[in-house]
Amino acid sequence: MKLSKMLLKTLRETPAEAEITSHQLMLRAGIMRKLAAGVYSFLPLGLRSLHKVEQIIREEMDAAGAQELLMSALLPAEYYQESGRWEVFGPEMFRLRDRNSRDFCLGPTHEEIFTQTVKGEVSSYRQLPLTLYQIQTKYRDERRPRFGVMRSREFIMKDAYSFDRDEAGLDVSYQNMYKAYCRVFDRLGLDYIVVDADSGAMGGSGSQEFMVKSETGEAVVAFCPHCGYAANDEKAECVPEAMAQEEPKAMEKIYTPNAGTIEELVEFLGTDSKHFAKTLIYMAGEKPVAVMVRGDREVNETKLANLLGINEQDLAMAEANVVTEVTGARVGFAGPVGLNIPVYCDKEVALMSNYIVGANESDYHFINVNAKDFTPEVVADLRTIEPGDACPKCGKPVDTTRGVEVGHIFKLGKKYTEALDCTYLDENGKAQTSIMGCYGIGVNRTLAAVIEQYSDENGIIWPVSAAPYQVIVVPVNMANEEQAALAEKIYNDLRDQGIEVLMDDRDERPGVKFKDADLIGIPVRITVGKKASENMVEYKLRKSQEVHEISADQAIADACAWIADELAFERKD
RNA sequence: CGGGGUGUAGCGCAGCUUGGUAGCGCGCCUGCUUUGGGAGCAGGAUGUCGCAGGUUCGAAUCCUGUCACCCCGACCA
Repeated sequence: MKLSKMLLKTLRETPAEAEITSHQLMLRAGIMRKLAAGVYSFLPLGLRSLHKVEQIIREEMDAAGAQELLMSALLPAEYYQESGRWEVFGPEMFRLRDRNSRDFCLGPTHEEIFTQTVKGEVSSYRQLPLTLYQIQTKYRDERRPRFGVMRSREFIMKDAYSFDRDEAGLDVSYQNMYKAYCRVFDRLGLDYIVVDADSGAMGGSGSQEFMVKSETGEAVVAFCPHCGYAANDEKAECVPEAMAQEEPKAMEKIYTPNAGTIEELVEFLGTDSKHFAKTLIYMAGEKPVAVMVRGDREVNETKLANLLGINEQDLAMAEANVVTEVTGARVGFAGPVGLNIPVYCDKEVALMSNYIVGANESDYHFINVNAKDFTPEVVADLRTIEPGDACPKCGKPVDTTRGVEVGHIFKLGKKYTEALDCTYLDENGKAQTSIMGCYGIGVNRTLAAVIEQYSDENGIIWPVSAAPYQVIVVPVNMANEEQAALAEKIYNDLRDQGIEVLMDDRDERPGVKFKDADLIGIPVRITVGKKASENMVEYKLRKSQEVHEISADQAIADACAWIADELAFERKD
């Protein structure tokens, strides 16, 4: 491709709307443009990279024995009504009606539709196990689209669904997809970790997320450098910190004027926040509940929602007026003693002795509170893990990092197959419900994650596997006939060897060409300059500072060899 | 949805406080010069000042409403 003909406009300045590196560079490098909040068009350069990612996914899915198909994004409501998710998705689902007033949606994810399809096509145990996938556009009317394509309302997802006879079969299918996912992200050169995750609204028994490490990631993951344990912080199990057991003293009410926050109490009483148990009032749907964690800890709303058996959307901190109504005190003085709503108590609190809680009376707290002073509804793990906490597996301190969730795999079990009555006949001619797994990769998000991990102050540094073009040939001065001719020859020779090559044949100054080549991140640059008459060129890798002056033929040979080497990927299993 | 902020040329911004009919840099077009890290000179095009009302002789500027976008929190690939 000749740059003079390509629809590509690079931006010298960073658009004000872009906050994170990948978003800025995707706009600056002419990869995509915004149409509306969370809605983007991919331009020619960006589409090539997007196709590269899709192709890697496709190859690995096919290698894992999954079969590709393609479903509509426009879906009739009935299947989602049958599974109950027509309601569960709420405003996040794009809904529309056809001319006959039939309800449709733009598919946010396709469990129901795949289940329905398999129900229609599979009738015998002989056809199982079966894994199907598609690479298709999904629609979710996100509350807050963010960070460009990291969280958008329209996005491309590779979604796969496995159908097995039993749990043992599901385990095999699941592990198979797990390995395929590792290969996909390995081939893209991503630094990622696989973490245990909450299975959330999707339902099912177990799930894991593939997290690309990045400061801009929206998720926090805890990991143990010693034993390898890793989990989303929504899920990560917390081990209560060992605290000295004191002889229980008698509970006593003390006057703590205007000390309604932990900070104020620490200041007022001159003691450590670890000696407090804070009591927070939540609304579980319509019902108020109290949650206790140690003063320096955070409540984990995912764990709380799971314990209460409700959807996380239906859980919220109570409004001030509700708190006053429930506790009889201003916000900041809630406590478990004498409270007439259920108290959900974190495990760690149960191990504390002689601690401080709100007295359910404005400006008063109780000190020397102990387990005997109130009766919790449930004692459970309800807090969020923090760096330095003990690893639930090995007990050594864990660390936390931020990550971008690029993939998520679930063991769904019978949730959808049961709801939609998806069965097969076993050897005895008896109908059995099939067991399902589902597996997603956010394609555009993965592309953004690659940029997030591969860039410098000059622009993108594409790994060869995702690069829109592998080589860029830059004649320094197109008006110089020798340079133009040699550049053209190199361009043609590389193309003949099957290399994806871009030539910057624009009548621009060299500085502009170098800046653009760096910005769009082409892995190999071959510069044709003053020594064109001697058949000498400059060979430079985008990721390196080194420039080699070599013959044109050598440059072609080096480029071909290096690219082949970069793309080589060994299957280990 | 709650909290904060911004809408002025393709991009980045000034102008608004104190109303007088729109400007800067980059980009774009033409010509000449230039050609190894975002060139120089000369000339040129581009704006319903987000939208709708209102106040006023007069509104980008003041008032009201509305829409869009961005950031922070609750959701997910």
